[in-house]
Amino acid sequence: MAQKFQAPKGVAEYTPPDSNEFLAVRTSLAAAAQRAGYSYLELPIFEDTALYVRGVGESTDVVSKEMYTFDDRGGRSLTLRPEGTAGVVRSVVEHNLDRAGLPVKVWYAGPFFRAERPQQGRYRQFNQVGLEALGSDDPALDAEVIAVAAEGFAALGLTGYRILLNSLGDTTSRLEYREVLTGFLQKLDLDEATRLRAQQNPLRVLDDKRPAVQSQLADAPLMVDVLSESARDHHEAVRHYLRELRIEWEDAPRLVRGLDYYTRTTFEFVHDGLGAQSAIGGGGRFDGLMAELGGQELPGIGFGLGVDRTLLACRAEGLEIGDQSRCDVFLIPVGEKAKARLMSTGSDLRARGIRTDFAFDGRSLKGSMRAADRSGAKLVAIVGDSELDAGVVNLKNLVTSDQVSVSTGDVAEKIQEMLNT
RNA sequence: GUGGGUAUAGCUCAGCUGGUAGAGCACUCGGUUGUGGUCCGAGAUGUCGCGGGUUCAAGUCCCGUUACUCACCCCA
Repeated sequence: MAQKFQAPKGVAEYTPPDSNEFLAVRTSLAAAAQRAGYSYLELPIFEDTALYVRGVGESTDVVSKEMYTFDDRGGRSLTLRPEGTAGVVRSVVEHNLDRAGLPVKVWYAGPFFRAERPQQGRYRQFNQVGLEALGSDDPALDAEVIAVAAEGFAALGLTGYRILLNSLGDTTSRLEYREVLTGFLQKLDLDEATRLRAQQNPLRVLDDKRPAVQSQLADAPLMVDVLSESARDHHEAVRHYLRELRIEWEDAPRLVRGLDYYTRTTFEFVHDGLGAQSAIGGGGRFDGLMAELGGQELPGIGFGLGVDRTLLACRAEGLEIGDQSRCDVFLIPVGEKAKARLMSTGSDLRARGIRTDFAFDGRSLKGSMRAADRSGAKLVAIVGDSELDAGVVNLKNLVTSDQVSVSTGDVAEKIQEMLNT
């Protein structure tokens, strides 16, 4: 026996029938973006490594230890994309998309890669649907972005999630806060790794789940207390619009995000049915990123929604999503002549957009009927010698078990009619 | 990178203190010479993750290893 292969460690892989659910989730999340006037952006799956080092931030865990980086044959350092925003901004700047009307609103979907130890809801290749809006400071846009994510989840029937909202402040208030927080953290009893993190990226220490760390953070200074006036006004306005949209959220003054580019509004959608990796989506503003990547100084906001985790959340809520049938009509020939006839019927049906499958291999009628049943088809078309002689096709409704004979010329029309009722 | 758990049929799992493998589901065929989903009958499928050790004998005990999985760090 030749060697069998396994998929690489930690990749999210979906096979039938689960793949239907996956598609349904991705489609639903993407549809929400499209309904809000975002245009599709098809992006490369690898980029110049330096793009992420500059854009996401050298000190972030994502860049410092989770990237799939390799040299191509020309000696260029490339990295499988670990997130979507840097690539979107790179593309917008490169193609001058910001020279048209602002804001630029785009969405994307596809796989992302991080070299982490896999666990439930955390994969080395995972899938996101994301969107970004560049070139607007309007707090109503922040609220819209959050609303679009909520609509995507709602369309799936998902209800058991919470929206966490925070402001990380603008560039100046963030620097100020960083100093205050660093001063506070220095006085704590922390292990060496955390102490190092407190120096490099103090905000993220707030995120630590370990009780030994959390207990010491009870009195930590909060960003909201040192927001600049404009950042505070912006944050208030976002909350105002969310109320207008009747979107419920929780203020989460400790919410920080692992990517350096976030400023002002940040949010996360968390679901409690998932285990430890509870974020099904998140995002926020990134006011400095466009300029950092060589573009004009435009603010931006966006989100990334985890398709894999959203699917887990749907399952946790017992939602039935996706079409479990793989075809509408199943064609069963009895005999060689009938086979040729039915194949062309199948072609007609497919041309009408009707999903059609066929009983191959000359199996018994009983076996073919079982295959039809499993396919999820609503209708079966049966043709044998007697039907050929009579110039008819037998159509059986698998749901009601009713069977009718229709003349060969009217089959496609009739099937379309029956499926529409 | 650190810690815990698991590994037996396609899937979910059973296998007591060691005696060379089983159930349910699924699959194929038949009961119905041309009609599915229910029912009944029959059949196929395993180097018991891999390597070594102890033993007359290992799915079972010991060691190693790999994979999977859950959790931490972090994030979608």
